[in-house]
Parts: sequence; structure tokens; C-alpha cells
Amino acid sequence: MKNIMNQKPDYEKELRNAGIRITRPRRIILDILTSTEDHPDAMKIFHRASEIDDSISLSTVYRTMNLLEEMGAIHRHAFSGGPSRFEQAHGEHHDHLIDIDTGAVIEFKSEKIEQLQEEIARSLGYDIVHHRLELYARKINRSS
Amino acid sequence: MKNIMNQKPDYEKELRNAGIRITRPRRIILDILTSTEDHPDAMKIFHRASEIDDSISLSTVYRTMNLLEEMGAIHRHAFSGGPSRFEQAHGEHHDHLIDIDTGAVIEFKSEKIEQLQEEIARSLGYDIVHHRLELYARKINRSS
DNA sequence: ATTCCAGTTGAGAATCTTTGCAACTGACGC
DNA sequence: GCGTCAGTTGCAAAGATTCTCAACTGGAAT
Repeated sequence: MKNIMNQKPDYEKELRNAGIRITRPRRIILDILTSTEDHPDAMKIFHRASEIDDSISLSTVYRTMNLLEEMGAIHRHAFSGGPSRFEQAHGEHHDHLIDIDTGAVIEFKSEKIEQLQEEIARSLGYDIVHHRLELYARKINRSS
Repeated sequence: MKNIMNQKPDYEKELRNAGIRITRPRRIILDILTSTEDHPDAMKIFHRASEIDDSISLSTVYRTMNLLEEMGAIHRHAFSGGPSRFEQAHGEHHDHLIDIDTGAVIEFKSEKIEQLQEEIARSLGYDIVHHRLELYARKINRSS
């Protein structure tokens, strides 16, 4: 039973390779991200980090989130109203289905869709560097 | 020579059909959006609107932007750091290919992809409410 | 034209996120 | 181990966006 969700990528290595320093705050934040199953927002990460080292600032959490997002190590989900929530990317790329009632995020991947995207881009004279596909959906049979 | 970019959709009609009221602030904001070539942010729209009616509030600009975005009448481009910028969508829903070198946005639509999305959502027990597909790409043969 | 009321607004407070800057600290070379 | 310095941090302040709520208003019904 192979489960992609259990992989713990070595972010420190990735960061080092990208020429980015491993600092105490960053290590703590990375630990939190790799050891959680939920999709915490910046404030929640800040609180958890504060329990380990109460000198960490919220700014640093935000800065680290932006850094990791640019590296592709995490995904940001922005819900209308509430704060952005984050989750670690699991190695390869996934697309997302977001439950607009609960905020739950389901990862999926469709080889067919990826292929169609390539075709479309090529026909427009482009090569895809990366992409984002998000389906905002509602559970079928939901007693509204 | 049909060019989608030159159509000026009748947003008032669309809004009315969606059961949404045409108020003075909304009419002014819609006029600004349909008569501009650039991609203004909320503050810029607010300033332009204020010149026409200085009682309009920034809140209303933001609220109207969210409303129009949900309707698919405009697109929001969020740049890291700066405020979101908006541009009118042209008629029906489109997906986007963003040139990561120039920031140019190309609209496209693939019936096949939309269909696959529906299938995926359904197989996960969901109905799609709306979706976002963005391809970040680079022109082929670009002398980097 | 008048009434009515759910939808909308403006103002300001609240919330979320980024930024400026002085102090601090990893990582590298010695 | 020690010095160095660009990268990083914490804090406070600014910036961006949403929310609360009482007052207002479009447009349907009369």
C-alpha cells in the first residue's frame, strides 16, 4: 500500500541546494508543515511554532510561506474571506479539488488533462512551465 | 475580422439576469472596467470612480470586484506583493495561459478539458461550481 | 406614484499580509 | 575557533482586503 501522503521530502536539502539558508525559524516551520495532516493558515502555523520557540514572528511565517511556495514545496489555497491555508506539496505535481463548503482539499492528477494542456499550449506557440488547476466544488447530495 | 477583445458585453443585462441590482456605484464601476485597456487595481478603480461620484467607497469597489469575479465577468491577477489587478473577461468563461516573461494573458477554452474535469469531480463525489485553470508558459523559440 | 423590503452602501473597525529597518546569525574562508 | 557579510529576523508600521452595521435604495407589487 503505497501512500504518497506519507512521504517526508527533505526540504532542508532542497533549500540548501537552492542556496537558501537553514535557520532555526525555518527548520521549525518546515517540521510543522511536514508533520501535519491538515491545512493550517499562517496564524495557526505561527502558534504551533511559538510553542517550540516563542521568539518566532508572524512575519517570518509569512515570509517562509512565500519562499516555499515559490520553490513549489507547498501550495497556497486562498478562500474568499478567510486567510490563505497551506499544505505541503508531495513530490510531484497535483491538481486540486476544493470543497467550497468545508475547505477540504483533495489532490488528484489526470494524465489526460495534462496532455491536453500541453497540446493547447503548443498550438498557441508555448511550452508550459507550470500550471494550476483548481476545481471549486460541492458535495453531491448535500442537504444544503 | 472578428476580435473577441473588442466586444463590450452588456454587463447590466447579465447582472439583472442573475438577479443582482444595478446600482449607481455598480454602473460607474462597470463603465470604468469596460472602457479601460489596462489592468487597474482596486485603489485605481476607486480613484477613477471617485472622480465621477465621490461618495463611492473603497469597500464597494472590492465588493463589486468579488461579485463580478464570481460571475466570471472579470479576472483577478494576484501578483506577489502588490495588490490584485483586474481586467474584464470577454463573454463566457475562459481558461488562461500566462506568458511568464511578458505577463501577457491569452484566453482559451477546451471543451474536452471541461468534460474531463466534470468526470473527475463526479468520481470524487462532487459537482463543480467553478474552476480555475492557468498555464504558466514560455514562448517556444524564445531567445532567452 | 407609493409602499415595501431584501439587497446594497459608506464608514470605520477588524483582519490578513507585506514591508522597512536595525539587530542578528548561518555558512564560508582562514 | 574566529571574523566576515549577505541573508534573515523581529518588531512596528503600512498596505491590502474583508467585515459589521445602521442607513439607504432599486425595482417589484400595488
